[in-house]
Amino acid sequence: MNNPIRVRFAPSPTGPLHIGGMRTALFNYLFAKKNNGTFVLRIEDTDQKRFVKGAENYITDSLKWCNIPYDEGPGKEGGFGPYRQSQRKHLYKKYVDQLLKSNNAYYAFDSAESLDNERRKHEEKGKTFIYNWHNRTKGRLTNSLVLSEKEVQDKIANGDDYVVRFLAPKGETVELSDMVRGKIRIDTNTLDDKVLFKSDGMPTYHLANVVDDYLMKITHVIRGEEWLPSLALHKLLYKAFEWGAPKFAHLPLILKPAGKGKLSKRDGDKLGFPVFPLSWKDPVTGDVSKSYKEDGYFSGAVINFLALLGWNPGSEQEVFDLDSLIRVFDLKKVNKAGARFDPDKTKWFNQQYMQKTSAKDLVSLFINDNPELSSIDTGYVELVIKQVKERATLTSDLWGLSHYFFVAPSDYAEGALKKVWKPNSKELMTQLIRVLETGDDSSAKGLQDGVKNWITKSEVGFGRVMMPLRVALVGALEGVDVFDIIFLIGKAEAIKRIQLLIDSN
RNA sequence: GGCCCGUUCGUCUAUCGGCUAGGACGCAUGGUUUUCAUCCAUGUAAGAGGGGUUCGAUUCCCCUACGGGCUACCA
Repeated sequence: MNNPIRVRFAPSPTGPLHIGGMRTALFNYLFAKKNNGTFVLRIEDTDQKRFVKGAENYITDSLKWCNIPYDEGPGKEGGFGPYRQSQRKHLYKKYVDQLLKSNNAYYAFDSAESLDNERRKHEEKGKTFIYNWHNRTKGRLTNSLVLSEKEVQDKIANGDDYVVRFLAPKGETVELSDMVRGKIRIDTNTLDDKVLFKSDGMPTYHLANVVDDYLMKITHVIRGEEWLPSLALHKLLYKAFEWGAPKFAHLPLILKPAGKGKLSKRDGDKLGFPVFPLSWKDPVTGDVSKSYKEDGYFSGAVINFLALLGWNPGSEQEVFDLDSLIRVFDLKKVNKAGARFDPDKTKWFNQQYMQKTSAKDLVSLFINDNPELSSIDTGYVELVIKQVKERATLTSDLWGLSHYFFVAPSDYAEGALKKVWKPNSKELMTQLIRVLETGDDSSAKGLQDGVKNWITKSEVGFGRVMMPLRVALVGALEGVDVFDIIFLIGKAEAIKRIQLLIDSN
C-alpha cells in the first residue's frame, strides 16, 4: 500500500467535547478502520485566549470511553508529531514566508480597532466590510500591498504588530469537490483575505490546519459542515503551496431536538438530556454538566445512535456494535441535511444494549454505582439483575427496579396502600404468613403453588391477597413476580415484611 | 445583508424515473403480565410550493419559500 489512508480528528481544547464532536471523531475512526488506515488526534490549540485547562484530557478520556482510540496523537508518537499545534509553533513561520515570497500572502498592519471601525462604517451604509480585492489597496488599509518595502521593513523592525493575510485571487472560479456534497463552485471575488498568521506569532486555524494536514500526510479530511465555507480558502492554500490536497468530506450538522440551530453545549442542561459523553466541571464557574456515562448509558449505545445520525447502513438494521459499524461504514451513505438530535431514540438504543448485556456483565457496573452492595454475594446480585434488567433502560435504573431485593420497604406508596388495604386484609395477611411458613419454598413455583392452592380453597380472591402481599414486599404496586421476589429474598424475610405491614396498619 | 449548503411521516431515515412511498423512535389502541414495566399486535403520520424535462417524476433542471452554516488576529 503506497498511499495508506490517514485521517485526523482535530478538536480545539476550549472546553468539553459534545456529542457533535464525538460524531465527527467517530466517522473519522470508522473510515480509518474500514480502510486499514490511521486515525490521528491533533490538538488545535492555536488560540491561547480560549484555551481551557483540562479540556485536552477530557477529549482523550471521552475517546477512550467511547472505545475509539487514536493511533497517533499526544502521548502516542507515530513519526508525525508533535500533535499539539502549540508545540508546532516553530514550524509554521517557514510556510508563511514561503507564501509571502510567492506573493500569495502579504503583511497587514491594521489594528483590530481600525478594522472594527471599517466594519461599523460599512454597516451604517448597509454594506459589509470584506478585507479583499475590493479595498485592500484603496488606501484605508495599511498593508504591504500599499506600503513600500522599506516602510514595511521599518514597521516590522520597529516592533509594530502585524498579521499575514492570504491574497485571495481575483476573478477566478475554484472548483471544489466534496465526498458527500459533490461539486461546488466558488467565485474567488467573494472570498476575503483571511488572516493566516496572527500578531501573537501563532498561525490561525486555516494555516495550521493545511500545513499540518500536509505534514502529517492526511489523505481525507472529514469534518463538520461548519467548515464548508472555508474549503475554498483551504483549496487555494494547497494550490499556493503547490501541494496535492487531501479529499474532503463535510458532515451534516447535528441540530437541537427542538427549536432552531445546531446543537450546542448548553442545550443539555436546558432541555434535560446529556450532550457530553463524560461529566465536566467548568473550571471557572464550577458548574457540573451531566453526561451519558454518569446518567447510565452504555458508550456503545451512544456511539450506535451517533453513527445513525447523518448516516445509514442502507439496510433496516439499526443496532450495531463498533466492529459491525466499521464493517458496513461508507462515506457515500452520509446524508447532506442536518439531523435533529433525538434523546428518546438514544434511550431506546440504550435499552437495546441493556438487553444484550448479560446479567453477569452488569454486576460489577451495578455494584460500582451502588457501593453499599459490595458486601453482598455477587451471585445473588446477578440473580436479581437477571430478574429486573428487562425492565431497565439505563444502568442507573437498576437500583430503582431492584432495591426491594436488598432492603425492606421503609414506607408504602400512599395510593397503593389505600387501593389495596381492605378491612379483612390484616386477617388475610396473617393467614398468608401461616401458609408460607408451612409451604414449599424450594422454588418460586413451589411458593406459588402453595399460595394459590390456599387462595383457591379458601375462596378469598386473588387480588385481595396478591396486592397487599406485593405492597408488603415491594412497598408499591410494581416490580417483578411476587413469588420470584419471595424465593430470592427468602421466606423468612418475606414473612418479616408481611408482619411489618400488618403491624403498621 | 453577502456567500455557501440543504429540504420524504413530529423525529432519524429507505427509495439507483415506474409506489399501495418502506423501516425505526415517539404517540394511540388492544393483548400478555391477577401489579407495574417488558413483550407482542394494530393504528397514526410524509417527498415545501410553482414551473419545466419525460409516456411517467419524491427521484433530473430552474425559480420561490423555508431551514442551516459561515461572514473574527475563534476553531
